Amino acid sequence: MQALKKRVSVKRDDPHKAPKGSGRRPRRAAYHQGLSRDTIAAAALALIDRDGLDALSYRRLAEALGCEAMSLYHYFPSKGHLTDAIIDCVFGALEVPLPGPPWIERVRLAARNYRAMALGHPKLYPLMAVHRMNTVIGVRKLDEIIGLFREGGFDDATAARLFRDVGYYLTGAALDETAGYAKGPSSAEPVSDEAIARDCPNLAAVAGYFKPDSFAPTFEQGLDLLLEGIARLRKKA
Amino acid sequence: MQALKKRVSVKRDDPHKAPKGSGRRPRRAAYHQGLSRDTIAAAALALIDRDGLDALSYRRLAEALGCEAMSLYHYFPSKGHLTDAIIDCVFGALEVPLPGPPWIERVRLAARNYRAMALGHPKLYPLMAVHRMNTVIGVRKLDEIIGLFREGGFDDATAARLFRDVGYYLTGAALDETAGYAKGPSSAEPVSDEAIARDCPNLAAVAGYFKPDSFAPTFEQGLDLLLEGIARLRKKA
DNA sequence: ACCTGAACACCGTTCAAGT
DNA sequence: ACCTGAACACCGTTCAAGT
Repeated sequence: MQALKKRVSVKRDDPHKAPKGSGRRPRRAAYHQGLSRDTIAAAALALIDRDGLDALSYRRLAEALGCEAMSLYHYFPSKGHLTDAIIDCVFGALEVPLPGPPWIERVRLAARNYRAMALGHPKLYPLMAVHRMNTVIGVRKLDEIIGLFREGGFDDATAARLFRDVGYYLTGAALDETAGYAKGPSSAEPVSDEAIARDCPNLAAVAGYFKPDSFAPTFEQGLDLLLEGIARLRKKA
Repeated sequence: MQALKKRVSVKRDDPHKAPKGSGRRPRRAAYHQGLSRDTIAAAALALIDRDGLDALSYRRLAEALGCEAMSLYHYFPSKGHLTDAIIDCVFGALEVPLPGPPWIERVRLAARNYRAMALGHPKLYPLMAVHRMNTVIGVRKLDEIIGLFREGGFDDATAARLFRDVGYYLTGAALDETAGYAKGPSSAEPVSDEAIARDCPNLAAVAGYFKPDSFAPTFEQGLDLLLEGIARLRKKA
């Protein structure tokens, strides 16, 4: 994933080499204060949203925050800790519908909320998709979603499987819409449209249905298939 | 993704500093020959399969091949080109069932083949999942799969959507089985089992169904839901 | 407790030079 | 045509030191 972006060698000037005061000896930037886990994680998320996953480094994040890179280690002792916090921010805000509406509609709404969450942070999502939720906030959100499935009236084994099956669909859909075909070529040497027209008749025939305005109907069709199947399972149980 | 692995600082000795001949001036390693795109890509895949995605670097790959890192640039002018070739190796080998069996069973078989492909290279798959297929081999394989869906007798719009919907499910399932919950903690500070038992009653209740021996039934249940829905759509059309 | 600078072991990639 | 070494601009992270 990190491999596909070209390195640009802009020589960013060292802020300590010739500080704006330009006194005799290099004056230091003001001793920074007022960092916190929340502000750092929020700045990191904003950096990803704007410049993409590869732009997130301790050095660049520190620059955005006006502190030194090493200061961040006091709050996040490794990049893994920071990643966890960023994802907590986004995943923790996912709304799981409370009891009230018909059960199957609650699942449908939860699915749509998940999709909206991913589309709200398209550059972050590919990291979320391969990330395992194992923070306090993460497992509690998972617990909430599993609870929704258990309220469907299945035995636990079926509820557990349905939770995962719907999750599979949502993960794949969100990944496709954020990192997939519509995002432009990620290959180093993309195949030309002419070559596709010549060698890939099926792909050429349906290419029109792979554009962004087909995303929502594609998502809804698959969700319908799953939810209808689940509703039928429910009646049998 | 690359962030979560600890850097170990083993000091690997420079092979050119004190060559085994140990003559007066540093004798060079034999001028290497016989590299090719195929052997390099195969070695890269083997390296990933054994040591994981993070282990793939031009320097380490060159070490495995007995050449210098820079030699590889002659065959793959960037890591993106190499990544494309590795994924072509695996995705290009996916078998899409030919006409013969009932159509819905061909789709089922293709789905199982896809899962088997992912499980055959579990450490590579998370990269495949976020990778866009845009090589000649990649788009031809996609064309083949889209062809299968078009043979189902739907209008093109529906066939295109079903192709994607099934793909969503397969991507999510394969990702979960290769990078997901069962892989052990990826979080920097994983939540303890006691904390889960205390705070996450739903998760605790179904945790037994998230173990590896539940993967296959979970996969088959979701696949059944989708395929039954698709079969019903077909009758209506 | 919180922040900093220098240093280390890695990366991908460029370039000029060897065979 | 194919292979190499040195160099550059990045990384994440450690450490000893500052406030």
